[in-house]
Amino acid sequence: MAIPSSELVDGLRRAGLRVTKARSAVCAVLVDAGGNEHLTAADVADRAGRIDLSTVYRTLDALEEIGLVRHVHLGHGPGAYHLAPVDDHHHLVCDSCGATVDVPLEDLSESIRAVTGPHGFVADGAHFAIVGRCARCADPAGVS
Amino acid sequence: MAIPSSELVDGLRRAGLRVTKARSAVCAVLVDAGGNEHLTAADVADRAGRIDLSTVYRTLDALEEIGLVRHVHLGHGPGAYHLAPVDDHHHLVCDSCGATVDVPLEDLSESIRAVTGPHGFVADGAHFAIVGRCARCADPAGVS
DNA sequence: CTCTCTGCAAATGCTTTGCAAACTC
DNA sequence: GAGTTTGCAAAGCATTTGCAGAGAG
Repeated sequence: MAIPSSELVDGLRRAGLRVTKARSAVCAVLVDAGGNEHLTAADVADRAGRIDLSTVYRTLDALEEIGLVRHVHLGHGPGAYHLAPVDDHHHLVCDSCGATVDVPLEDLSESIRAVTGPHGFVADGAHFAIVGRCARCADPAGVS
Repeated sequence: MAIPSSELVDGLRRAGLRVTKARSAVCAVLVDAGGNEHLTAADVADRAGRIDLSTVYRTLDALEEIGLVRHVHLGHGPGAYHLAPVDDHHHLVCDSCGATVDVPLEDLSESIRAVTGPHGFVADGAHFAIVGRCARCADPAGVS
């Protein structure tokens, strides 16, 4: 476990927020999922035990404001939350089946900078999704 | 006007769907907005006259299924609809103020292919947003 | 003890659905 | 005339908010 749950909890304390049972549980779930798994608020609530959804939203909000958590809207469904990752990555989202694949920044970020720069636009590396079709959905013949 | 409203209407007919007053109105609004303006369902309903929102949704759905219309979820708010553009472009969405900028594909699509290809993922050029901060929000000092 | 946080319940905003009447082909 | 569409109303999700009581510092 690279990131101890206490790192998030410490973040809360440092921000002058109170460390409660509900918040600890949410932090634990997030750390457990790591920076790669995308959880909806409902997922977090499920895994955290009997914590009210609204509390989960409020906690995720708080953590995001501190900068320890991010959330993305991948496609149509509910938003997905995960730890603010050290290794930024992009999300490939399948429009058909909803599968998501993470890819590292690599030279894509360079191209993005090239495209966005002229507009004075600063891209947020991680909060960004490429929509399309995953291998399975793009080539149904390969499976069936 | 490069794209006559009849092109959409014809598409409906060709798909075996009926051409009604409501659908014609929605088509007219879309064509009028062009491929670059992003309209919410509510926007379309507003401009179309007294057409029920649910009907607008159903019509947009139908047009999207035919492939004449696309919709994106830019950030958090409602989804945005527009004609399926001939000149694909990416959307830059400002996380702060919600402003959107369109940029042409250019070499970005090449890089995207390079990143997604190894995963068997086929990216949909237009249905895809880069989130970040626009010039104004990224550099408040420049304005104040 | 004070002030923040929680849980509950109800409200909100976007989108979808059921159904009888209206309209297209 | 047959069958699709419409408008209305109500339901459905995801998310937010108000408030009184519980808990943290």
